[in-house]
Amino acid sequence: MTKAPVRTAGAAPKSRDADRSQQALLLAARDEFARHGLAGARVDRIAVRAGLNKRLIYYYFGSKDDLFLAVLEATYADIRSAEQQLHLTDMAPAAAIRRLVEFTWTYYLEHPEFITLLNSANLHQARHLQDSARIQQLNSPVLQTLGEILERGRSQGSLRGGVDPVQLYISIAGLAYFYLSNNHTLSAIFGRDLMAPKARHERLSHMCDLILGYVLRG
Amino acid sequence: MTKAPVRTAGAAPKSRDADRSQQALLLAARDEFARHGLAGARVDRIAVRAGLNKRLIYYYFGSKDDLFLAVLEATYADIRSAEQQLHLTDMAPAAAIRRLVEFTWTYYLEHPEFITLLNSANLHQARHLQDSARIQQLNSPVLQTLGEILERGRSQGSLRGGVDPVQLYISIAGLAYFYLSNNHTLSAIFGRDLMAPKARHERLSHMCDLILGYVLRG
DNA sequence: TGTTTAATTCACCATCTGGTGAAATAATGC
DNA sequence: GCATTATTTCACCAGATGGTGAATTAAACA
Repeated sequence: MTKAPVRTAGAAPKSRDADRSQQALLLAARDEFARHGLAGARVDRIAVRAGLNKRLIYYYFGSKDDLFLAVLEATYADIRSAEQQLHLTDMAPAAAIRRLVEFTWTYYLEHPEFITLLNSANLHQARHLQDSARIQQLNSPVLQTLGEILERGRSQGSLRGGVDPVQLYISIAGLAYFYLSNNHTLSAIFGRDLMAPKARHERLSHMCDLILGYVLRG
Repeated sequence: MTKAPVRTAGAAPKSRDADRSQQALLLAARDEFARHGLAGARVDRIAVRAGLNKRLIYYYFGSKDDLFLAVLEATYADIRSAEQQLHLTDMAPAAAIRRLVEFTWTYYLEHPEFITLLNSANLHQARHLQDSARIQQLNSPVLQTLGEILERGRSQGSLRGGVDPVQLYISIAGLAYFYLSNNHTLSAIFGRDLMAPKARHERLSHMCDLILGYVLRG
């Protein structure tokens, strides 16, 4: 009717922005990989969901595998960034550890894609990560913090000594991760909805009891 | 030279046995699914590895998905069977729980396929299990045993009260499972080989400390 | 405004993939 | 030994899949 564009009816001029496109692809890819795993993910679906041409995936990332690595790196960067806002150093040792347990639980709960992406990476023996220089740098800073907390607690007598920060970190992560990652099979086998609000609260409570009961000096 | 068979040189008469064929397919499928996940698994590879014709998969199991379910069922049956040989009821409460931790760790360690298969099942939200009547029956008998142990320990004063057997079971499993399932990413990030013999012993030791420190009456 | 460059679209493909109909062959029962 | 049935082989396919060369268009630059 009016001064319509020359191209096909309704099609906007479509501005160009490399960063925006890459980000859109990364986001769509994260979702697709999280939902279907690496092998189950479809490159075409990622492009469609990002609203972009499939060719751009290869233009920006190189291959499906490289895209997966980019997603992994971004995912790790996200959780590291969240961890750093915890300021555990400012807190009393026991409180800091409780806080870490709560954070871990909440983060996994709010980021289910984190879990499935890690599972995919591990299914492929993390071969994507070994090449990545970016990941090596992300060597969880929270780990050093945890070490300091344990040492501080030990020296002031509130926490037991001889606790390996790596083991403790893995335990805290594992207690939350396994429950959420295997929620479906566990719920099916126990005939009990583990994601019901009440069940979730009980889980967090149990995790705190377990971890604190261990680190606190008898 | 001598009385060779009529068919192509070197080919044996090839006896027929439905059970043997099914078992061979199941075994090859377990390996393939464990290695590559559900989507990454290749039906053709399964047939080749079983030394059988691909058509038999569809003849005996119906579809790739149905084969996956059959593998899952067999896998669960295996671990349940192993659990039942533990005889935890005969032991003192604390010893029984330690034994359960050790068993869980050792079983996952010796059956890495169990972990990746469960991960695949959960990626697909365990939709395979929901239909399966066979799985529902396998509702871990060890869970009831664990409940009895906890109650016995509580009444005789050696264990603390108020422990939910389901939470505890999930925690024990999670502590072992996560370490082994995510071994690759964890090792890469911590720059530390978590599968080295020493590291494995330390893990089991840590798990026992954690769980027993919790259940034992302070 | 014209030109160069970066971002995007388009058409296309070789290969793979789960799945199948029908024929062939071994075992089983008579 | 013959017929029936269960097991296995064979040839084949439609649709999907990751990936690519070349043309096109918008932005940046001169």
